[in-house]
Amino acid sequence: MKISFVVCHLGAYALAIDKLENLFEKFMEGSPVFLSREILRHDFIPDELPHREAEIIRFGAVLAPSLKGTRCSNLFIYGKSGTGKTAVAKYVLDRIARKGRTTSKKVRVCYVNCRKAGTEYRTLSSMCSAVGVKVPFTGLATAEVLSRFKRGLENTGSTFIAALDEIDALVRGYGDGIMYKLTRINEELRSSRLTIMGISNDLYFKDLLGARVRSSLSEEEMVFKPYTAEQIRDILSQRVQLAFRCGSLPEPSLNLVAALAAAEHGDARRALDLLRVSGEIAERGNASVVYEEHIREAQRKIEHDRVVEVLDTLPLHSKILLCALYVREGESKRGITTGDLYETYHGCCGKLGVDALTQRRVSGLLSELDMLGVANAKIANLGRYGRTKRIQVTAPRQTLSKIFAEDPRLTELAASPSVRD
DNA sequence: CGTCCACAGGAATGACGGGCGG
DNA sequence: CCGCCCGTCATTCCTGTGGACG
Repeated sequence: MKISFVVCHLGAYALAIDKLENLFEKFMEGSPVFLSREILRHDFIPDELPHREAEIIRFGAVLAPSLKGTRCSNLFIYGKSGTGKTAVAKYVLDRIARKGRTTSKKVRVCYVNCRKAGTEYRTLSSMCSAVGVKVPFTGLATAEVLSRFKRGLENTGSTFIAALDEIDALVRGYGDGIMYKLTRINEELRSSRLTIMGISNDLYFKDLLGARVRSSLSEEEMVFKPYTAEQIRDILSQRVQLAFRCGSLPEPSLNLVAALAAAEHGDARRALDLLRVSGEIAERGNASVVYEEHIREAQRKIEHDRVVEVLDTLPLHSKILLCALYVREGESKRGITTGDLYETYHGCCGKLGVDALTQRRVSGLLSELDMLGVANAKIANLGRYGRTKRIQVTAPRQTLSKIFAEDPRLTELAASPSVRD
């Protein structure tokens, strides 16, 4: 009995392993489309960054004094997303840190994405870990973390360059308090130096800063312009040569990707994503060449995945709100108003047996959805009939209905055509 | 031309869970 | 273990506002 049981199981395993074996074999043979997928990831930094040579040189010139142990100017970089700010910053930081290792003057660098870090506290704590100071992930006063950072930095005795990416997100939420403290930190350091490199997507970010912070933070300034379709094409073609098999991405397909990306404000990151996903879709369809249909399909998939990812992390009430919006949307071409939406949302909460949040809070959640690009809310003045927002869904309806269908709590709500009052 | 709608969105405040130093 | 401080989420109260209506 026992033996046959085992044999039987082994048989099942053997089968599974065979299938896996096939999969691995296929994988080892290599993809019919890609040479290396890694190269298309947007966090991959190539040896050359086309159309950013001038910026790299300028960057280097500003930061070079750090190699001699002198403080260099703080640096500020603006530019929309996908204009190569992050890539250039990381590239130069990496190069300067490597150069620093060959000299007596150590240069330490650190890169923090403030939006991902989320709070002042976590931003500072990643700066701490870059100077070898461990801090608990919560519990301390922010000022305490700052002073530990200061102490840690002083102990290293080196020049420190901190790149704070998406710094606008931080200042918007917490004010320029720590920025002020960070810019003043050099006055208290004896053996070390701190240089701050701020990176922002928002061109009007400076307005958020107080005058003192503004002037010391942007001793040097740089603006990254969006890439043109031509430039995106160059960037893509450089990566295509490294990442794709010869001939698997023909000229017209490359041009289409570049054109689609250029239409999206010259965002190179999106272009690379599109390229990679197109290749994957072609590959899955057992094609060895990427054609237009694959690219169009990829565009849909990217949008779908983005929405799924965003919604996944959303709290329950945001989902209910979106669900309510989904149900009511289309009633009027120009979108429904806040009051109507709240009413529906309230009804939905009732059906679910959940306490509804206040209108104020819902308004906040709505702006969140707007910022995430799932919904769109525009202020509309109806004169006599008050001031409100016109709200529409921007995510593909198909994607939303699929997501709602997966969540048992929301299925019923989304299915019923009218959930008024 | 002033009113007044129906909200927007800022500020203050509180409840809660979690880590710290003592 | 306690008191303290933190970040997060939510509520309450509030002031601000563009323009159709009377």
